[in-house]
Amino acid sequence: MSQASPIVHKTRTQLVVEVLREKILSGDIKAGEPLRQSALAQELNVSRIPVREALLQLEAEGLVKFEAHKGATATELSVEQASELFELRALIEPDLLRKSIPNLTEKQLNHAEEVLVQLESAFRSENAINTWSELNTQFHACLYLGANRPQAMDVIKGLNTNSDRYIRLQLLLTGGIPRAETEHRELLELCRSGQVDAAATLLVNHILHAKDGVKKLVEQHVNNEK
Amino acid sequence: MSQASPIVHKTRTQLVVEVLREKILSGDIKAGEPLRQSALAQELNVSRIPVREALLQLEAEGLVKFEAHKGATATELSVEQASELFELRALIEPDLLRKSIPNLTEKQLNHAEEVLVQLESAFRSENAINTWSELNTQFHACLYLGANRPQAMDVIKGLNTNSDRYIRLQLLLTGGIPRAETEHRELLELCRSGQVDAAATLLVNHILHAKDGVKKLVEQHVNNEK
DNA sequence: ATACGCCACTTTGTATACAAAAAGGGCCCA
DNA sequence: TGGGCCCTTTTTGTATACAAAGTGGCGTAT
Repeated sequence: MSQASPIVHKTRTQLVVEVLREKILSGDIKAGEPLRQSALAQELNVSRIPVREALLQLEAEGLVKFEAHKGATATELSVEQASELFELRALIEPDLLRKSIPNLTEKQLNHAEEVLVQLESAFRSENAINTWSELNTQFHACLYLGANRPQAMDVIKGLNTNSDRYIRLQLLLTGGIPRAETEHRELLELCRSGQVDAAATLLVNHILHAKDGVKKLVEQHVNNEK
Repeated sequence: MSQASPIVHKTRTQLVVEVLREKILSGDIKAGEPLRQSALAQELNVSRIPVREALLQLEAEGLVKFEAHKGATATELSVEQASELFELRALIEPDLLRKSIPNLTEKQLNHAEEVLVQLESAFRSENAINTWSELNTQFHACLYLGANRPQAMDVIKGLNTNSDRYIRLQLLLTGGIPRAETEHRELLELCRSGQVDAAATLLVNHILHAKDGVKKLVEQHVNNEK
């Protein structure tokens, strides 16, 4: 009765969603780039139906803009969007963390630490941008498990997916995110020792600090485009 | 060049989305009820393709659960979900309001008032549950326009859509929401006079108060079901 | 009697085919 | 030369047809 790897039959739609999401997040598909249904269908060896359904899902995630009769494009990046995303996260995540800390189990904390270790090693290895971003989101999510707030987690997940594009940009262009590593470790310790206020404060700063970094970067990046 | 009613060609998918959303929100389609693609297609005189695409969009909105190879169902209501929805709103909306008030134009305030008037008259007329709920959301949204926070507005919109199911339930069962009317009017005046803190505080209470009402109701409603 | 497996039926997933809307280009006319 | 209209081409939207997964019931064997 192992439920480990239940040989799930993924639908073609799900596969397309994953491929396209990764391509958009990684920048392989650039912002504003039109996504032709037939071209994608041919490229991925499926019909247009799964492609369309995938594009709809990605639109819901905010990665794609789908206009009737006009076609789909990867959504554009902007300083405004980045700022707003991080500020929203700075509002919601600390609240989640506060609610979570008192209920975090030893097991959950250990799991968070495992993720953190992977995160730290990914930081060092080259070309691990994609996994770093993924692990980063996962680490944050781990810490909120005690809050038992599925809806809020969904919202955060969505915000994180969108933040990812900016974070990867930063990783790509600067090679790292200055204080993230030490802050993560520190955050985990504060959670472990149950220091709610300190942890929440650190988290706010952690997120706002990330925002500042991204903001500067996107400003000049957008300038370069023109 | 009037852009008033630009003879929009709605796609069948969009039509199906609207019909199904309304049916779920109004309770016409009950929580947990399976949504057979062929049945819906036949009922609405379309093929299964637009139905599928509509179901996917509704899943993104949180109104439908779509399981591969199993089918779609209207998501279940629960006290936990209701509480979480309103608490999240109580966190995000006041923040939006604070940022909005200083930038609200006279025009925007007047528009909010118009909506409020409609809301008040809908309150009195019978069978206006559906429009009440819609106008309620619209009124709240109006007040946040000054914040210029499209992402946050999207999040709120989603949370509101889900709250709607509970609010309509309350309207249906109790005939009204006790203090909502007076609180709305009061809120508008505070916004007009630029009393940021007072407005934000009132809004928090307004939302948490709504939460309490819904919570009690859903508790007994869920009990009755069994 | 119960548990297991086979088979028919239902429902979903996806390919293909066709219809309709938008985009591009050439022609006419001012 | 420049603007506007019609026609062609491309691309999207939707119906239909087919493939595959899931579901339930019956029969058989233990």
